[in-house]
Amino acid sequence: MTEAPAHDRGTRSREAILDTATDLMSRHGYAATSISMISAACGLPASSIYWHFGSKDGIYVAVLQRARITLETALPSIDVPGADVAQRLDSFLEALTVVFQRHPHGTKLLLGLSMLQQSASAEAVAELHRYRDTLMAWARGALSRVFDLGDRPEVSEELARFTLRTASGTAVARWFEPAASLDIEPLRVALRALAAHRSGVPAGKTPRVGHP
Amino acid sequence: MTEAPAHDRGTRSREAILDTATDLMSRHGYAATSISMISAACGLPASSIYWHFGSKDGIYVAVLQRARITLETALPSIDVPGADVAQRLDSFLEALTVVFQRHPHGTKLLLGLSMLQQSASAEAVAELHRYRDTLMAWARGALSRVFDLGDRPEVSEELARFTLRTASGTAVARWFEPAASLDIEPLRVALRALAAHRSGVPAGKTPRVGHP
DNA sequence: GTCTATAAAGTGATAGAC
DNA sequence: GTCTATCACTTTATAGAC
Repeated sequence: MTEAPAHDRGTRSREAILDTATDLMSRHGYAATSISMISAACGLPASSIYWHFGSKDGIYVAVLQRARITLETALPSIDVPGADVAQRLDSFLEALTVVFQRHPHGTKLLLGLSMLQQSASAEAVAELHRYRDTLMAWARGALSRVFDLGDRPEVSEELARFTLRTASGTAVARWFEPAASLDIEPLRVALRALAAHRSGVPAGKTPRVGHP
Repeated sequence: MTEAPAHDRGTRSREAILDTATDLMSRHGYAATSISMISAACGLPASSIYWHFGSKDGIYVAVLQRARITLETALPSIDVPGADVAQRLDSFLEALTVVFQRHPHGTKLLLGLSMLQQSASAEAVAELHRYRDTLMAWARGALSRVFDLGDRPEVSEELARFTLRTASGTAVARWFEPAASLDIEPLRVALRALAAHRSGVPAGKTPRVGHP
């Protein structure tokens, strides 16, 4: 008898399928990734893939789910270290850079979601939202600590939304310049200015300039 | 004889095909949009589509090309009106909002580019870049006027890049909240802060805080 | 330029032996 | 759990009449 532990071989196959599916789908998108492509790339026959995941949609859901769980466990603490705002902001931005660089699957998968409009199953859409909610919650919590916004949840929300949109925009930019990095510096300046702006201005009030 | 002018009927068909292809591809993405879908939606048989565009890729290129030309002619003047910075910035942001709302095809098409990695033809990639370059050039020029940056092209470049990434990020956010708007206010604050930051700091120098 | 008809290959998915 | 073999369907693309 082999020394192989209780782990079934099936579990390993499952992971292997998920690995290649994650890779292919994040590179080509959901629609452009076929079962036969996955089968050829991971060595297992198509029927095994169906045995594990039931359908192409099932693979997509499983891929998203695993990506989200991986992200969750890898996400740095919300309690960003640092004595003053500048230091904590730096910690946050560094953490964000790490997340952005080490979990490109997530951002790319979120973009390979051309399927959302019609072909997406309810499960896939739900999983997609869960992934994004995870990121939002982390950014919101961390930014609340950075700028000490415990009493101003709307401001944390706004800063987090802004941060995530910048990150998404950078992910898009990568299609054109694959080397595009997160551009920490403008984001730092922007976040500080936004936080200061919202601190000096009563919540809800928005000073407009010019136009009626 | 009919009053119909020299315009061939073929030209109209061509436009009709492009219309529906633009709609379908921006909603479902390139890969998920089939010739038969386009054929069914626009009424013309598949062979007519091939007669006009030669291949599926050819349709995509033509769609992108037309979208870019439409954008170019619709793009407001780079010479943003306004006496002071605040007014000109407001003009720019309003123009940006209009572009963003009235040309969603473009932003969505840029995102339906899952095809870039492998299946994309050189022509399609080139056209995609041209579309983006058009937007960047406009934003760069306009922001240069807004903040009077004639002598600091790197700053205009940075501001434009930041603006476009924010806009792209918002386009992504629309998958989750279809009602998501461009969030002019944070962008305004961020751009002013960035411009001020770059004016006060010598070009190239970047003050870092904290970490070594 | 537009149509019908069809070729050739690929797709998602399943049956059943092992 | 994994394999071979296959079904029913859709895909891109073309041929040729009109």
